[in-house]
Amino acid sequence: MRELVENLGAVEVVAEAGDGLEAIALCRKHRPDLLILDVGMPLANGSQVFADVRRWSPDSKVAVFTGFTATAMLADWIAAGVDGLFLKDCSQAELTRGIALILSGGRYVMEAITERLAEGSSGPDLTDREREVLAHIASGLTTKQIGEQLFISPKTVEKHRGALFEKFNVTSVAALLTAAFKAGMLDHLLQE
Amino acid sequence: MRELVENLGAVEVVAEAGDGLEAIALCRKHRPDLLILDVGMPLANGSQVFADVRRWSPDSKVAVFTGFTATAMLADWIAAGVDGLFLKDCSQAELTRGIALILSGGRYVMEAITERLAEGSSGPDLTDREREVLAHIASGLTTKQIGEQLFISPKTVEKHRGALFEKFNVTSVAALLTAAFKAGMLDHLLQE
DNA sequence: GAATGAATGGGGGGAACGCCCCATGCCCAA
DNA sequence: TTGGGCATGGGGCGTTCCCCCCATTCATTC
Repeated sequence: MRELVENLGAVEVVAEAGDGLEAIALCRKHRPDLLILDVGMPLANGSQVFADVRRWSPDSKVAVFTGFTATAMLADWIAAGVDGLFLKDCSQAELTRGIALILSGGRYVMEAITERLAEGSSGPDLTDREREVLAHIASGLTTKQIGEQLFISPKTVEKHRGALFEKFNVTSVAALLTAAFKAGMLDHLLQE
Repeated sequence: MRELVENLGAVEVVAEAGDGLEAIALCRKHRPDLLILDVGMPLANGSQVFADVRRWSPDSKVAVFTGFTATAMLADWIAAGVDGLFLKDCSQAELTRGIALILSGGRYVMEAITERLAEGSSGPDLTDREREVLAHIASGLTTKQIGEQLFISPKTVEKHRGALFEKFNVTSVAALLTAAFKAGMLDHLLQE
């Protein structure tokens, strides 16, 4: 992504952060016209960093780079109000066009993203907690272990898992995972 | 796929089968120069149909169309000795080129397939039975149900599942499925 | 204030899993 | 002949699942 940014031309890189917390701190200090947020870097807790950046540097535009292609996650970014949204395999040309539009006051969502969103998420709407539990299930943790990770009771994990079963119309973890992968809700796990 | 084939030009369609068994029968009758085998159609039991076609019409070239992108399955087709291998999203131009090469005595594997195989299968080698059990696990069946489907004991299903756990270095069905999806071994379930 | 959704957490129990042990037969290569 | 891989199948047992029942609090909306 660095190469893509460096090849933008009329853009001066004023700072580069190693993690999300550093990104927030550097934004407060420099108040850049544009923050390019790679949500794959450490401590870049999704829209939390974005919310903090919005608070401390409200005039900074924020363009998000993500590897996650799950439609639910992409829709969340747009709903959060980011100024730009790109996938990591974005072409130089499209990035250049998009950044120019963002800097001139507009918003730009990568074409592949709008297409994917237009196809619609084939998966059901999930609550934040359900999404979290699903991710942990997919990582292979037991209900007990998920409870420990999320600081909730295994009973609560069971309740969320049951809700996932209902929403996906399945009755087992195996069927749930297959349905979730099918719906593109776990695409981030398919990437390196 | 029919449209792709019809647009090939200098090719006469002598018969069209509705399933794998019919394809074998029609090959025996017509002994065509080329059979285009859509392994997605009914009773097209993978390389079994191919093996039968080879037996009954050895001079017929066989080009396989598949939606399955798992590298292990693609490698199996090539190892089986098919004359051509294409994915269902093959372009007209590439298909035309490939078929011409096949008819002139050569072999053609779609470029996207060779690229994918060059990347290497990130998954472990599985036996035929393991692959079958994995597919059934992914479809959400219980061990008992899988045994019923495959006409084997649930204990044997457990044994195969345990072997899958070892090969993927996991200890649960959830982790197994995620690893298998990641390795592209269940890609066929991600397609419509 | 009431209703609803989300998140939380408990008991209970039958079913299923996951892994240990035990074992056989077939096929093929050394 | 031996050994290994594959496929097969059993007992036993602790753990986990899955689903039923019960329940609370908080925030939001009407």
